[in-house]
Amino acid sequence: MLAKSARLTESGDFARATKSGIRYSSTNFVGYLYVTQLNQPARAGLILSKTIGSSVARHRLARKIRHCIFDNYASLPNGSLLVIRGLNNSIEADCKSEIATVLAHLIRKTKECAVTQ
RNA sequence: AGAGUCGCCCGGAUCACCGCGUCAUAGAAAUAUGCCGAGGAAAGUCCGGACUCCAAAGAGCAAAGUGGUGGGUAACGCCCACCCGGAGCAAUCCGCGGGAUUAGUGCAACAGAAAGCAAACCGCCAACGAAAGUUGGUAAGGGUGAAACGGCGGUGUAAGAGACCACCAGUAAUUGCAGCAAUGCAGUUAGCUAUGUAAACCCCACUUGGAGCAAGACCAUGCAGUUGGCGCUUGAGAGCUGCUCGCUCGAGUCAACGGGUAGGUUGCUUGAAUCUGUAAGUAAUUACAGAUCUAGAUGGAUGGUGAUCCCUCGCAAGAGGACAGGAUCCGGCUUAUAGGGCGACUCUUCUU
RNA sequence: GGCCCCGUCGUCUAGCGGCCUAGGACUCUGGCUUCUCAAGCCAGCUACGCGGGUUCGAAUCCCGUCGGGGCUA
Repeated sequence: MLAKSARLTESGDFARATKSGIRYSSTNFVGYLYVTQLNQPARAGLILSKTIGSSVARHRLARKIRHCIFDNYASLPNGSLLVIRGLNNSIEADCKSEIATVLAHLIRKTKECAVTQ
C-alpha cells in the first residue's frame, strides 16, 4: 500500500507521465515513467477504465497493483512519476511478477537515457 | 411422510506479521501509541422528504402525477386493516379498483341482416297471385361474432312477442338494520331492462413554485480585450420550466469572437439514529425509560502472506466461498443474490 | 447529481390497436439465362430486447426490467 505522499493527485502530472515519459507494455499492463528534477519522493497513479469490469473488480485490481508497486517502491528514482494503465484482461493477470518486470524495464531504460545524455 | 403458501433472519469465523485512511493523545518535526473503518441491497435512480440557494414562496391558467374506504407517517406513488372483483380444494395470492344510466366526443377489424337505436338475410304467419313473387305482421328458431335488445317454463296467438304469469338475474329510486366509511343484508316501488372500451380523448376530486452538496459559504490563482444590439428612471435586463398578473432588484446588460482559471478549506456526519425493556393498538405504528456512538474518503482508504475451524465439489490429492463497494443524509419501491436457519399456516395419505 | 431518446430479418429501415402469418432495400440460399463470371429475372430463408398487465384482440397502450446512446452542471 502506498502512503498519501506517494500518490499522483493532479491531472497535469498524469499528462506529463503518459505523454512525455518512457513507456513499456506487457500483456496486461502499460507502464509510464517520467523523472522530474524535483527533490520529492516518487509518486504513482493508476488508470483503470470501465471495460475492465464492475466497480468491485476495478477496486480489487487497483489494490493489488498498489501493493505490488509498494514492494518495488524503493527502487524508483527520486522525483519520478509512475503511471500504470490496466488493459481489458488484466483481472486474471499475475500482478506480482508482471508489475515487477514492468518496473524493472522502466528503471533500466531511464538509467540508459541518463547515461546517453 | 409427501405436496404447497406466507413471514423473518444470517450472508463464512478467529488469530499473527507487513501495509492503507480519518480521529484522539504525545512530539519542534520525523514518527509512535490507541480507537474505528462498506451493504442487505451501498445498485437502478422509480417515488417521498431533510438540508441549501433562488428577496418572500404570492394568485390564475397550462402541464404533470395520484385514484375503493379508514388509519399510520416528516412525507410518499410506501405500509397496515377492511370492502369489492378475479384465481385456487385450501393456506393464500393478484388488481392504475373514481366517472361509460346524464357533460360530451370517438372506436368496436373480419364475419354478420344488424355493432348502437334504427332496422330484418334465411325463416314463421296472413292477404293477393296460375306461378315467380308482392304487401303486411313477427323476432320464437337458424347462421356470424369476443360481444346480438335479460334466462327457463307456461298462458296466449294467424304466427309471435314481458303482451301476461311463476321462479331467477340485473338497473334506478327509496326504507330499515349493521358499520366511522367503502360496503353488506333484508324489504318496497318503478320502467320491464342493450354491451365493452376512460392503461382512447375527456370529466371529477386531491397533490405539486424552481433548482440541486458540482447545492451553498470562504480563501487563493489568473487574464485582454474587440465588434454589434438594447438601455441609463419615459426602466435595458434579472429573479434559470410554458403563459398572464402581482412583487422585488436595477445601471448597465445581451450576443459573437478571443483570453484566463478549473486548487484548497468548509458543508461532513448525533441522526425522523441504533439496541433493550414496558405500555397503547387487530396491525402498520406510536409513547415512555435506560444504554450506546457506529466510515467520512476526495486520482478516492480494506491489500499481501501464513495458520486453524465451517460449508460445497471430489475416492483421494486438491479446488472453491452468492450478488456485489460508501461519495450530503434519511424513509420506501424495484432489481441481483451460492448456501443455510427459524416460525406460522393449508391440503392429501398413513399410524396411535 | 439532474434530464431525455432508442431497441423490428445478417445490415439499414417502414408500420392508424384488427388489412401484419409484419412491408421495402441490400445480403444470403436455390433455380433460369450465359461457354463461364457479372448484370438481369423468378422463388425461398430470416425479425417485433425480456417479463407482466389492460383489451374480444398488443409490434403498437400501461407498468417493471435489460441493453445502447445523447444532453447538462
